[in-house]
Amino acid sequence: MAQAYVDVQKVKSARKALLNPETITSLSEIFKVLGDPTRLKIVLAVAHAELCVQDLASLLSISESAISHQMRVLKTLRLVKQRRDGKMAYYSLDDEHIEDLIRVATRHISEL
Amino acid sequence: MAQAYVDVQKVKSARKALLNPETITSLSEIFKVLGDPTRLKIVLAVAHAELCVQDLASLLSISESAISHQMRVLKTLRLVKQRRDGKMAYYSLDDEHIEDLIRVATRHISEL
DNA sequence: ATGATGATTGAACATCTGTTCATATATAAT
DNA sequence: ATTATATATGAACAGATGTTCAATCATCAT
Repeated sequence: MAQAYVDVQKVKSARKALLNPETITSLSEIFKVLGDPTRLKIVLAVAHAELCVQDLASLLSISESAISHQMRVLKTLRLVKQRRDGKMAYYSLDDEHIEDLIRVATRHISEL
Repeated sequence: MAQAYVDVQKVKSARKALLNPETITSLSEIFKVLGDPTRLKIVLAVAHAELCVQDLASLLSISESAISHQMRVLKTLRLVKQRRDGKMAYYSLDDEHIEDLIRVATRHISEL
């Protein structure tokens, strides 16, 4: 059972150190979106070149539908932007910070 | 259907820009682990102070069992380290990069 | 207008995830 | 030895997630 505190002071100060709920939510959303290998690959790909749905599907070997579903997620989170050209939809990165984020994370895993 | 390429060259060069599979896996694992609000809060808390399971449970208002399960995940990914002191298990951050990662991400969301 | 093509959407599905509950392990105190 | 306490583990469950398939929408070419 034990719904008690071992060290009340530490918990109190840790609680203050915790970011506010909205920030926590936004942060975990960003991390979560990059936490799926498919989406991470998409982000890396469109960071390198503006690509259409078909080519992303070919590149990642999944259906165009799956790509489209994921692009909606990425667009909602404002990680990518869309350019329309006739029938085609071209996607590219809409965020410089994301590359920093990936860079920092890459440095992290290379030091294990 | 259309299992074809629109722009073969672009796909080819995008494929090269893609990191190798192991890196992709490791990266998405790191992001995924921070992509859950509970784990993110745990990481923020133990980055601030060394805490035991009970106090983490109190802080986040979930069961000690749930904390314990998550600590195992975080320990496996080497994000936190454990110190034993009698019956107690004290956890603290085992990675400086993680704080950088959260910092960069925080900057990102503050600019929306 | 008709057909073809690229993209999107919705439903369905299997799989994964995070939590709780019950139980087990480990240490400490009596 | 027994009891109490802190943590860990395993099973079970509900809810979320990522994909495919089928259908739809939008644009282009004939």
